[in-house]
Amino acid sequence: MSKRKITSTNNINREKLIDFCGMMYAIDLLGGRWKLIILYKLEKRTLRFSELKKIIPGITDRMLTLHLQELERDGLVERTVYAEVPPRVDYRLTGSAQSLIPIWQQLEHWGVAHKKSWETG
Amino acid sequence: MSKRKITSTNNINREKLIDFCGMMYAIDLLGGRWKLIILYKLEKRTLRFSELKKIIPGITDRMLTLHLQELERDGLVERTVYAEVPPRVDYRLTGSAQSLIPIWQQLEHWGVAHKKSWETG
DNA sequence: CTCATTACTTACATTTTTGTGTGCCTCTTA
DNA sequence: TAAGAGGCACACAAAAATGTAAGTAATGAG
Repeated sequence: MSKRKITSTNNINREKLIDFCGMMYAIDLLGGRWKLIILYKLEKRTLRFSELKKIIPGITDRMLTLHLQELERDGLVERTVYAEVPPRVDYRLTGSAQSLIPIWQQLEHWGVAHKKSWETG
Repeated sequence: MSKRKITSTNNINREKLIDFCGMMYAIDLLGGRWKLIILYKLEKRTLRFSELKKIIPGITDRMLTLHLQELERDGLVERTVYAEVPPRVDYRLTGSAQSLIPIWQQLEHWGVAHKKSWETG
């Protein structure tokens, strides 16, 4: 995450696909290991960093930080910093991310159904 | 692709998320660099390997092979081999993949809209 | 004065994905 | 006799994502 060599074939391919294809753009924003879970946890309410950490089992500080930064950069979450000590920062979905909610719900539904039918043959 | 160390933390996290979360399962199936474009190209009709290669700019033999293999393994495409020389193989969407079509169309729609609104501020 | 708290950052290591180049097989056509 | 077509496989290289461990700042509690 976060270190991309802009001249690599890999990155050039990525950009071309993102460019001509809204799907790929969307998947690119949502495809990180923890991104959808973060968004999903924020679906109901604003949460602070430490709350997200608690309710997402297995995530580390670094991964949470990186993914939140990208989500913010990409316009999916909003970050609010309070001038307190110790620091307090909270995160909420943007309007754009909220309009994604029905889509990821369908994805969830499809995923569960596909997995079940696939596992049972 | 295709070589995973099953004892790595990375893979353990992946499996946990996939397991309890249909969204993550879905994203895991669709997240490869070329997967959604392949599926998208197959939306209208069956295509053979060489046709896919022609209409997906920039993809290499190896990437096309790998992604098609995974899509087949995951129940999203069906492969048919004809006993001819030179060989002929074609690919089509499974029923399960077809039920995904409306979802990726929404994703496409959201992606285009989000990109536009994000780029123009 | 020491320690805990919170939201990070930094350097580094490991794992995973993607890309490059070559080779193979069986027949057909030139 | 040679070249080509189609759909791969293989070994290797590079890039990207993820994980680990440690450290930082400001302040208030004890």
